[in-house]
Amino acid sequence: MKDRPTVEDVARTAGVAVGTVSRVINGNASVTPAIREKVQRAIEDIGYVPNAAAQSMRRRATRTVGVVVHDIMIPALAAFVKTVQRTCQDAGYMLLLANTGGEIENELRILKSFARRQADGLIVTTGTESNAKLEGVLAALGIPTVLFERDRPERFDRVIADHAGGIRAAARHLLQLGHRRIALITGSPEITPGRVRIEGLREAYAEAGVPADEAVIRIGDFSSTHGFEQASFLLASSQPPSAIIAGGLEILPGVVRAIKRKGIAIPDELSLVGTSDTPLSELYDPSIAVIRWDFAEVGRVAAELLLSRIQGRATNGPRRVLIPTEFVARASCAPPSERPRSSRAAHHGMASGA
Amino acid sequence: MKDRPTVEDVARTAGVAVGTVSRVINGNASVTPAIREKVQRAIEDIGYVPNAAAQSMRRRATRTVGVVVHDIMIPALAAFVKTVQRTCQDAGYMLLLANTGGEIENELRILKSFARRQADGLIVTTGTESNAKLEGVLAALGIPTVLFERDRPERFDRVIADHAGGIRAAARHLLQLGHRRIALITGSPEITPGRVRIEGLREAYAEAGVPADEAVIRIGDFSSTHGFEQASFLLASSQPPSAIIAGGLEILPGVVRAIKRKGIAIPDELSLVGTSDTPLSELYDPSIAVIRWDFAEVGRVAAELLLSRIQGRATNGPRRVLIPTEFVARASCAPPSERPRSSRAAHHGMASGA
DNA sequence: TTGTACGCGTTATCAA
DNA sequence: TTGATAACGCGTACAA
Repeated sequence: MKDRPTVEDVARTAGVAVGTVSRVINGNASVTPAIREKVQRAIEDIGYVPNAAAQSMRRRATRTVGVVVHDIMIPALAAFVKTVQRTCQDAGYMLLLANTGGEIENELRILKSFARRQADGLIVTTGTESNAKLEGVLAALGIPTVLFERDRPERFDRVIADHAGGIRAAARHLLQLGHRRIALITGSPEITPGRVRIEGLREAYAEAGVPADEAVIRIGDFSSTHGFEQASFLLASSQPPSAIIAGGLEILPGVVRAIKRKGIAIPDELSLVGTSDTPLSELYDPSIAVIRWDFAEVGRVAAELLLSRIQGRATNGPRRVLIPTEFVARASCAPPSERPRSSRAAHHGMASGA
Repeated sequence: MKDRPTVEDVARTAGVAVGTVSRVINGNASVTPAIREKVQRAIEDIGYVPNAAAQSMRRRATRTVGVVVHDIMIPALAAFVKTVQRTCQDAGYMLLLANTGGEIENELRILKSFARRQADGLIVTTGTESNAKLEGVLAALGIPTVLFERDRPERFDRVIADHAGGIRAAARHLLQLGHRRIALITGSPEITPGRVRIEGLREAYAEAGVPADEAVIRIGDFSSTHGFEQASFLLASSQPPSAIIAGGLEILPGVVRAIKRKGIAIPDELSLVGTSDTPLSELYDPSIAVIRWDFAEVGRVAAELLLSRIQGRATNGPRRVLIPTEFVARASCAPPSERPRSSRAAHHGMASGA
């Protein structure tokens, strides 16, 4: 950082006082057109650029928004961040970005670091919804915060996709096709998206008057690895499901990997539903049915909620926005085959059979 | 931003002078252990957090790095940003992130905004390598800058993946399989990755003593749309290539879409090579050969180059780091079929035939 | 080793 | 409308 010109330099060049320069820059107070022009020319001439740090100190606001996600590499989160950034930029705010990798300690460190940097607002997907310390830190920051895909702490604004509705629609479709053993691989029920997905599945079963098969609801985390392991387990079991719903953004790649390894045919031997529409789900052969929603919209809404708080446009209680989801039926879903594929399972050994 | 406690508050509570508090915080100067502890307790008690804006002003450094990419949704760029962020965080720096969407105007605006915010360093993928205005702005900022996937302006440090080498390896493989008409779909040759890919292909032809078929080198931009359009065009032509190399991060999805639509069999009727390993390339059936490199490494190197400049560890001339690429042969590549698939083309009409 | 005081660049208040 | 000046919160040179 070399010595940039300051308001004082501008003032000297323009032959006015620093206060006047400031007034020209911020354009609010009244300045004689002639003087204004003189100042503006001086600014151009010496290449003056306001120092944001000094402005922040005086204004007690940084025009900065901190965004915390677990993994920017997940397409849905990347899309989210992208729209948040765009919306914030349009409002004159910059984005501070950090990945937590899902580690709670890292998350705490990042939140504190955002506080130190005086971020005017925060958009956060916490790693858990039941950590007192995290909740305490979040509250103590005293910074307007919007939760993304999290429903607690309830004192904050939050925006969540309607995963329950999505799973309901997917399960309805599968039940109508004749499936009675629909596996759901998802993350922890202690986090909203995991919990409501399970609820959605149960509701669909109840609606159809079919008893839910809880044994094929496989919870863990939202990783591709979990998807792979659970799908492998399910497909090797003595009573494999006739359909699998990958209930998490990264679950599908893992499930597909397991399916390929076992050499199972979709949809003949197994129906498959993913979460979030990606090149994989669209272009896979057969194309894979998905539960999807408008990633960009989620980001826009989250940013708007936050900006309205920061700018004092919203002062009422916490708001909760549910983003609609849509089930897209595709070739990966078909009626279950008459005969279970036990003969094929024998090919790969029956180690995990009952 | 409510009234946070300041060094003065800490000093009063601890019964020392503000200077002492500052010394404790920064831990460099010598402070009596007893006093240090007293201050630290006071900090804990009143929940003091340093004000980064004030610190920046004094230190004349913000501990902030600005990152500019065209689209964070592209997996390779997301991975890049992720590692850059992690590396910077470990060094005590935060990330300011912005998407340009490839628009040069937007890019200029963002760069100026980073300058105003006094970013200590910049990592940038410019939208073009031949824009005088952009080049001027970049130079005028006077901020340490690392170029990512760009080779100009040469005055900056830069880190680039060895796309030429990747294409050479891929083309060699295809030539050995017997292909003589290898299409390359890529972006503008005015941007390094586009230019060197074309060069790499020509080199491979030269090596093999086979005349290059320039007609099937299709340049444009690096978008999925371009991939789709060019693949559609090539596959509908009277002399279609027997292999396609998707020379850009987002080209492959578009090419696959075109191939699926035409109902062309891979690798029987067409061999295919992608750029960057994604779930699509790995899990597609057949799995798709790719040119790949260590995304994380690229980010780490770029961040290290930048940090070494910022911290004054590097003062010599601009450095250029070439990240090795690797060609991963997969089922999508096979010897070309004996008979051209003209009969099949008839199915879809021969509108664009010669 | 510790305390004091100035200045970083800006905005806002108060007189003129 | 314009100018002078006092903060904003912190780091550091200098004095003690």
